[in-house]
Amino acid sequence: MRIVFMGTPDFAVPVLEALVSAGHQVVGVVTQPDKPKGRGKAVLMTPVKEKALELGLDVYQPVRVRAPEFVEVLKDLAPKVMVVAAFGQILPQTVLDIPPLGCVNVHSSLLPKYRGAAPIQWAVIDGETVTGVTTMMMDAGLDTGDILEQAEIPIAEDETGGSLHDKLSRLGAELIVSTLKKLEDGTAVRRPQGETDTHYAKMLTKTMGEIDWTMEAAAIERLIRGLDPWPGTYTRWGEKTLKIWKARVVGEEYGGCCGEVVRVDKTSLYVKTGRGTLALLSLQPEGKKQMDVDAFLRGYPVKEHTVFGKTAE
RNA sequence: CGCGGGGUGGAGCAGUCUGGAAGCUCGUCGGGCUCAUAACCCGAAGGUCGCAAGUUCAAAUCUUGCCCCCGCAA
Repeated sequence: MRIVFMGTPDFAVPVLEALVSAGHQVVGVVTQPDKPKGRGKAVLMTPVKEKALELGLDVYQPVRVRAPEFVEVLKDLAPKVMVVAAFGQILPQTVLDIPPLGCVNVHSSLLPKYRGAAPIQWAVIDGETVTGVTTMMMDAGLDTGDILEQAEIPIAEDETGGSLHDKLSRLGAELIVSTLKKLEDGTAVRRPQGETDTHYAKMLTKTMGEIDWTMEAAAIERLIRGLDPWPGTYTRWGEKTLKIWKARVVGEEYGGCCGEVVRVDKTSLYVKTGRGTLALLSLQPEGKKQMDVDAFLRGYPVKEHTVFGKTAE
């Protein structure tokens, strides 16, 4: 089929690849404009653009897809269907109406749960045991269209936002191929989402990674995994910021205040939380690489009763 | 030219300002002690101090250029 693909970050790359290797004719790839990113100020291509160029596909980077000039461009491409995966711009009705078979979105949750920008990470943070991907017919709402197909995947005990992202990305790539086949055959079945059991997964921000030590240990541990690798969790350590990459919930309760190091052994720093104790296992001081706590302790001999968080001097 | 931290035996750090014998906490190897041990004691190996050039009697340390890693910000 003639397809226009819209996507931007890493998540969308396997989906694009799957379309091509399934033999579809990808007549255009739409992605966000290049922006200065990274440490210097280098202008970087989006992951989708990089892959599209590698595959020899035509790339379009409109500042606004809704701009009349660009809508005309899309019409001229005459796609039978449009596939959208983590594109980053809202599609207006004028665009949704272009392809005769409509616009299909690949979304990384089991809709109607976790509509919105960061469904993968929130599923981990909330402690869900199962999540998945959904293909749906797009409408003017935010992730509200009719469901076409879904695929589930269990969330592992040690799942991180990153590991789940990769799994769902691959799963989504498989699912979209299946869904397109059904659309083409006319065997696709649309199922309304309904409005019960909906959650919105709000966008991740850097600040939500600051650990609130009054929360219970298990919730902090999930936050650490959910925000790994981005934006990461951190706490105040004196004047410095200390990123926390890996931790384990410990049953014992200790005296002291929340955020206080209540025990230190060779491989762990035990920190008191609102409920339970969190054993920190992997840390990263400012300007340094991530390291296991035993390595950290050799260079930074943190003593008991050190307090992490805002109350630190 | 966005701001900033850093590259020192296998790991994590100190030493750099105020040039002058390579240090600390571990790890590794050998030996000892012990019922035993991730504990303790004794001993050993292991480093072109990111790369290059310069200044100097002498550079990890000062100067210049380059490479690489990371935090913030986007």
